[in-house]
Amino acid sequence: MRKLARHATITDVAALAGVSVGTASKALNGRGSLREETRTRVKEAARQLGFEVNAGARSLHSGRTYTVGMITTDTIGRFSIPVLMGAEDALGAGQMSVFLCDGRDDPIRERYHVKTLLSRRVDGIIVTGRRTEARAPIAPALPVPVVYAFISSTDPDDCSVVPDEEGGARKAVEHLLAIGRTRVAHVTGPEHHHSARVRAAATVARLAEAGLSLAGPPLFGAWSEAWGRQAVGMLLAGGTTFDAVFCGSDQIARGVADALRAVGRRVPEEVALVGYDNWDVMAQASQPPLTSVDMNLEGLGRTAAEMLLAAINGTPSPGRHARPCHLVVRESTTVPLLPA
Amino acid sequence: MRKLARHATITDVAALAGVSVGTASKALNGRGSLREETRTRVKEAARQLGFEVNAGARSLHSGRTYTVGMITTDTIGRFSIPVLMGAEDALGAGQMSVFLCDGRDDPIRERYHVKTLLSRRVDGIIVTGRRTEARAPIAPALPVPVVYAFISSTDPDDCSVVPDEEGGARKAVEHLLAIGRTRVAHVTGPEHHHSARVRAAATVARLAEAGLSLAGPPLFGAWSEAWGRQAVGMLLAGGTTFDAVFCGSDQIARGVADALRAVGRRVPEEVALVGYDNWDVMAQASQPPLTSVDMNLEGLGRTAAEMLLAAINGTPSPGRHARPCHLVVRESTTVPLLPA
DNA sequence: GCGGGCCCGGCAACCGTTTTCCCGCCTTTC
DNA sequence: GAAAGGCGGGAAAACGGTTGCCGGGCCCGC
Repeated sequence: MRKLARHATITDVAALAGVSVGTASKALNGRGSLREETRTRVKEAARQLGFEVNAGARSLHSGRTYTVGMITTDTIGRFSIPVLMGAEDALGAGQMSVFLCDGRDDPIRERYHVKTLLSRRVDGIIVTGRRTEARAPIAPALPVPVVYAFISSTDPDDCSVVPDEEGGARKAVEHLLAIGRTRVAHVTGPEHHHSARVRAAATVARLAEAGLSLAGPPLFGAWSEAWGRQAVGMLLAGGTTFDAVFCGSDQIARGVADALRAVGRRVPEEVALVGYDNWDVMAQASQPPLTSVDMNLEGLGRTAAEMLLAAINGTPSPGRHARPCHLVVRESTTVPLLPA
Repeated sequence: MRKLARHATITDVAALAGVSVGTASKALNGRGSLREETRTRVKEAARQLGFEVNAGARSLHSGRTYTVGMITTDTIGRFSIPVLMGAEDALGAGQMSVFLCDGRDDPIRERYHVKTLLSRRVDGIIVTGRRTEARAPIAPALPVPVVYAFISSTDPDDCSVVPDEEGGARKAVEHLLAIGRTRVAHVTGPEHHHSARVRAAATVARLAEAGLSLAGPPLFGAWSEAWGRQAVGMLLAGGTTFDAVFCGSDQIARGVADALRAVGRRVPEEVALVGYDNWDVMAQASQPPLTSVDMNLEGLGRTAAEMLLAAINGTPSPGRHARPCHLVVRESTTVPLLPA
């Protein structure tokens, strides 16, 4: 790829077209009153020189950069990516570009990124991360709007867009009840993890509303397949009878599926299985493929971006906005109509 | 989070400190000759007003934005993320910010992103993507340097940083040979996929150098666990004898592991298993955990970023730069010293 | 006492673009 | 034929910051 000498400026364009800079600007932006012939002449000159307007110089005048910052509090991971993509998509439609900043769970790094973004005069900031637990605001006061996506801020005046994890868990339980299961066990992540607690509590609550109780206490462990396998051993050893397991993640559910198969308990016939996250590579590769709760992270990112755009344009949406999860049903809870 | 009224300008700072703008600028940037007292007075004023220099205005003068664009040709995925993170890390150390652009496999979108980035006067562009296959340059000529990471450009004058996939496959085979295996089968992705072809060819070549040939023809299929499981069926049905399977991806390897276990073939005692990608959630959750080829994508991103920085500073590194892969050994090829 | 030099800081140009204001010329109308 | 109005386009200020140049005041030395 040859390298072009340098960026053409509007002065170059004006000179080539034989007009003043002001006129060139008007011609390119459809402003002022100019002869059509002049406009096309200027545009042709711009095309010829490969002119791209200097966005920085422009925003100096307009006060807007059409740029937003996106900070992931922890490292960029499985949860932040869909959020990121949704946001990038929604923002791109509004001609906005995204600065990506990786916080790496380091408050120093995070502050540095905030400073940098402000220096670059972003029009707004989106903060996202791996955990849904509320966190302290990234800064006490900022000259630009901030939206928290997936994670939420402890300041109730901040705008946070989060998945309705409780609702997701309820939908999972309702699905299990609908297919006739009554002895539901729950295997999930570490108890100190916000999501694990919320989902477990909602599971217990929804069962209680149906006059049922959980098959054994919720099993808190790790977000891993290994824990899922291990938990099955605990359930069996403990003598718990169960006809369904609702898991706090797809990885756990997959571990449960493998362990159940290993001991000859058939899924879904004997034990129905529901995961959480709807992480395609896990849910679909599992044997059988997993019914799972989808938090619609991409939609979350999109919504967050839209709210940020609205806030930038003067109509903020303060508060915590919970978005519904939905259930994706696969073979781990349904016998296929035409068994292979 | 309260919203600050507006950004302070250097004029505000100068006024508060009782000096001229020029002096304020010098004080903040350590330029010119000023009394120490004046410097601290200006800095204090800046701190008090929460002043952050307007990077756009500054670059108007310096000609540099300390900003680079990162374009993922396809959607942001498992391969582009580590590359992205490595690059972000290396660039962040150089005080540069990253514009993230998602190409979504759409040439129109891609051209739009290139235009936008040029308009924003990025100092350089990094292009990455999901496939290692060489692709056409993103633009015939650009005023800023471009580095391709993971993917490569068909133009030999472009700078591309790619994993040495052939070397990676060779290391895998050498490891299998070192642990005494001689009947190696190869199960990989679709034949039209560049990586699948390269890895398969290298596998065959390295075995040939040892006077061996592949156990059966390479099995081309999909990059999925299901295909791995299916391939085991084909191997067994075909009567191929094998004491090792080298797979084109960890997902395939995991499918192979599951299928082998299902038919009672022990891994690694009877069949050693090696994957590719070293995708932690797959490699570690597999039973047994997978020995796998790591392409060091984060390092790739870092290298690409460093080369881009060098190119921006005037010393480009044209050509295709292959970076070594390394093998991560786990239980799928080694019997643990202390069997559990 | 006066001149020279040095230290400190102000002035102004410039980066690239937008936008307002204004002017000149052409057309139209009486 | 002259005045008015409108159309087309130029000049310049402004956005926020950097930097080269210059000048004022003070100190020191002769």
